[in-house]
Amino acid sequence: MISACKERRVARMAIPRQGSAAFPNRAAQRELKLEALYECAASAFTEKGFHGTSLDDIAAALGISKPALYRYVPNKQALLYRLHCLSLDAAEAAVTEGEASPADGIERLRVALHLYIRSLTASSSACLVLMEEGAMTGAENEAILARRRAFEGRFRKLVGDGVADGSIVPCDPKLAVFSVLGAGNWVSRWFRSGGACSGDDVARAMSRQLARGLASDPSRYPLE
Amino acid sequence: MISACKERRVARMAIPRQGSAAFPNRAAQRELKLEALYECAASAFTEKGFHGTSLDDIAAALGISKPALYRYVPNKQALLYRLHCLSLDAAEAAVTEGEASPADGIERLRVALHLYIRSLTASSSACLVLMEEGAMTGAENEAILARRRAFEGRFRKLVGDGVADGSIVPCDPKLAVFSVLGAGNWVSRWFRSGGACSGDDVARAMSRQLARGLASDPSRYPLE
DNA sequence: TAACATAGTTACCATACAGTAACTTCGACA
DNA sequence: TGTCGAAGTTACTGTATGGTAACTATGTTA
Repeated sequence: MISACKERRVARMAIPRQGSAAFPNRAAQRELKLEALYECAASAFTEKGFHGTSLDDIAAALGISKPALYRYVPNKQALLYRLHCLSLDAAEAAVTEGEASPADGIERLRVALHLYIRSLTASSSACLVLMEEGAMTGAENEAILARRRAFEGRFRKLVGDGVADGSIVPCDPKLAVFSVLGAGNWVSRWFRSGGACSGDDVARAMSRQLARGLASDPSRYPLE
Repeated sequence: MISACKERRVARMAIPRQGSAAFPNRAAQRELKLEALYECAASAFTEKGFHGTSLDDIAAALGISKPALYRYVPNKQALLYRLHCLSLDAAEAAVTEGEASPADGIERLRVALHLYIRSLTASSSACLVLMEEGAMTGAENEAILARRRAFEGRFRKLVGDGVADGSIVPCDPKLAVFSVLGAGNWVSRWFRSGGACSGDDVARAMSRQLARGLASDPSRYPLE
């Protein structure tokens, strides 16, 4: 029986059948269990590190035995890779939406940052950004690193745009982006849903504060 | 023979004797080797994670065999604990100096941040802040967590002081500190000495940018 | 130079863990 | 109800690794 990390049970029979029709909803069940597995693995990796987390740990948290995991994932490395991909999907979606925002550079940057930070608070799977990157090897590692570099490059471009249109004070885009993304990435280290602040509260406050640090006109971003 | 990580050799005979007197400088040699060991272990842990780094790895990097390590460190856990302590020593020294600065809140905060970031760029051992905290257990873990909490508390106090004296815009000190320290901590993830920016350059630029985000009068902190 | 402590070595043990093989249980459908 | 594939289990293997035992080499001091 496979069940979710926290409380949500995803047991064999516990999942409501799709409609009442006798239909092959096994695929849907499988999907739900996969999600539970990813969420569980991601939070374990984030908490104890990739090498510090055994497949037995993950299996136990899900309420199944280790070999059962291998019905969902080919091996531990591939699991990590998949999680990194999910994480990057969310990150890229955030920056894409920021880029599309009809505003000047600083505001597009702030929107991207806001959405990025919110995505980090939304799901353990999205937090893998800060996992030991060295845990991955070979071509998959290269692929992840390349995507992350591209992601950062798009943020740098937003900063460059802002400097060009005068909404951001002249600065080194590389350092500026390391700062704001670093602050954002760190969120996954301390944020726990259910605390005093919602993920959206955090994303709002932090993106404003960080934008303020770069804006030519900081008064656009009062903190309270 | 024990040697340093990068190039610096700290071999049995390679260390210049203290003066020419035939004196027991073994203690000094031991000290040097310990430093090399800490530096090496810290960078390995930072790069590959605590569990991802074997004692054989560290020993090989130092040019000795694994059992030789046990002449310097009682066990792997204790090594990690020691590194965390060194890291916190540097961090606390930074905030202490910031607090002592004769200026208003925002400037004291900026100074503390500057020194903190510079300490992170100065030594691998100082970068352990962001290591998997879950790798430590029991009382030692509690001790480290308590020190880190106290460290963050002192930064919050600096923010509170700044709000009180009007140099910092009203804000949630908790979030504000998570932001600036997060940005700072992230430095150890990407900074490599010998690159385009010196540690001091990075610390200067980032501390200004981050202070700017909180200052009531951001024009005090132009970025270039 | 003899003796001793320090630094280091090789060989080894016990355990943890990623991954596999072979078997069982369950649910969907004819 | 009988059959088949999917989901899951127990039992196992090989390797990596933290840590120890026993031994060797070396520099310092009496």
